[in-house]
Amino acid sequence: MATEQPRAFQSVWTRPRAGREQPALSREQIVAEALRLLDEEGIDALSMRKLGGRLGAGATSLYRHVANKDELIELAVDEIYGEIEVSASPDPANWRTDMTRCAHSLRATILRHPWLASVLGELGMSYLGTNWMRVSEAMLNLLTTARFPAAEADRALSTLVAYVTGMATSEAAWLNVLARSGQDEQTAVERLWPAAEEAAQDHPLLRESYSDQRGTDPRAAREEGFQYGLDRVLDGLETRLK
Amino acid sequence: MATEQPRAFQSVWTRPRAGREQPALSREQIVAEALRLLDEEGIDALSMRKLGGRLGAGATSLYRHVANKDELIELAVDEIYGEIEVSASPDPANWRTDMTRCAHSLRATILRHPWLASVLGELGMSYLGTNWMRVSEAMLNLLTTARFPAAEADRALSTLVAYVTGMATSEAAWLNVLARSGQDEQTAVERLWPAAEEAAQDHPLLRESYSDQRGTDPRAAREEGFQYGLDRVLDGLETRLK
DNA sequence: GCCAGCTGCGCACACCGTACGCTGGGCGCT
DNA sequence: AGCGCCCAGCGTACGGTGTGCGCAGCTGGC
Repeated sequence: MATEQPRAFQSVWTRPRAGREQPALSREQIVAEALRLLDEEGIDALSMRKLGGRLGAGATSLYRHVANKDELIELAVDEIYGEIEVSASPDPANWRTDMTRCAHSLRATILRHPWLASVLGELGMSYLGTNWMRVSEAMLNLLTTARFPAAEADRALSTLVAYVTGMATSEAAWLNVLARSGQDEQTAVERLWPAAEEAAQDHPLLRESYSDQRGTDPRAAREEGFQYGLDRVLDGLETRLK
Repeated sequence: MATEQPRAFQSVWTRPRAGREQPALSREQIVAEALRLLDEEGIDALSMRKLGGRLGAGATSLYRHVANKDELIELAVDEIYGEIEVSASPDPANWRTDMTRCAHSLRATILRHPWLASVLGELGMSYLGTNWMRVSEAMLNLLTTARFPAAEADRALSTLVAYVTGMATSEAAWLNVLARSGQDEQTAVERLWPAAEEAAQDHPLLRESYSDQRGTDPRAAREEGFQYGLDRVLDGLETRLK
């Protein structure tokens, strides 16, 4: 801090305090603040400078704790995976409801942090993150105790995960669009309507499907659509049981 | 090309030719070149300057034909969707094989252009692109002629699409990692092995699943895994038929 | 022959990720 | 007690990025 600006009246009050006034700067702190920034303003707003600023630090200070921006994001993502709940009920016969709850938890987590959608495709799944491994192991356990053929449990798992992430990703992308436009979901749908109708002009089935959904609560429709697909996937998996 | 340096000796030979020597610059041309660049070097390599350079034009010239980079990407994505084949066999009873072929075509398209994965999450699905609409309509047609309950066909469609994109996205992300590291898939897996094994130390089921896959051809395993999940999803959908 | 309109371009701005080398405080050793 | 090392944090700088703006020159219509 010894560098001198043309600052006029340097005094005890303007001069930075000696010593580390904050508990310094830690990887956990950085990731936590990054998450706050991401949740508030989305993926585009995350820059090393802004993040450093929020922590009362310079941009390049962060590099002492994190190799680069990509690694920071990887850490943030796995931190989020920590929010996913996988609870196994005592009776393995309840595997369907367990899996259902788990799938909803995964979806809800993604929708709570829609910026995830933008990075999942560049990251795969950061398969080796500790929190994700915890989730996979728990779900794998759920499936095997439900007497899923041992060699199949992992494939069943990735089937379900693919469905949930695929669905939630496209929902999250839509939420991102909403957030950027600042509109309410209901009114955004209404505004998109004419464009959609025109685009679907030569496609009778699509047009009918659209007009059937007109007026329904879009959020509820998303939820119901998710549940429908989830039920189908679980139906499909169930055929392999026993 | 016609671009001018700080020229010393202006002459007929250095002076830009009169008239448009190229068919100028069109949106189609721009999108086509963008696709070439994306396929060759991935999403990070796509910059307006580089793209302009490849077309013998300045970066900002592109903005005459495209509103901004995001719109350009949207166009590129829908262009890619044009590669998806949806063929309906004459007999509606074959809906499963039709859907299977279609799902494989979608997956193959994504894997042929792995940069798609990075972008799908920010785009949703660019639902209104003409090519995507063509694909949806065709698949919807396939499902309804297979006697799917009319109100359900669209939900069935999005279930299947969610599964396929979810699966293919995570595969594509892996392919992106591979491409960046320049390694062969087989050797990359082998190199990742120790890290994976250590990360899975406290997770017996994961560890077993890993070691079961050791030595198998990873590419074939991906294909088989995809087919497995696809069969399950179709099983699940089939329960709703009739 | 002239004029309008449009295309492409150069420049500029604000911002990005991050390599590098300095500084100054805290800690452990002598 | 004194010294020296280590290392967190910072300032600066470099080579990029997307894109707004206003100019120049060609082209087609009169």
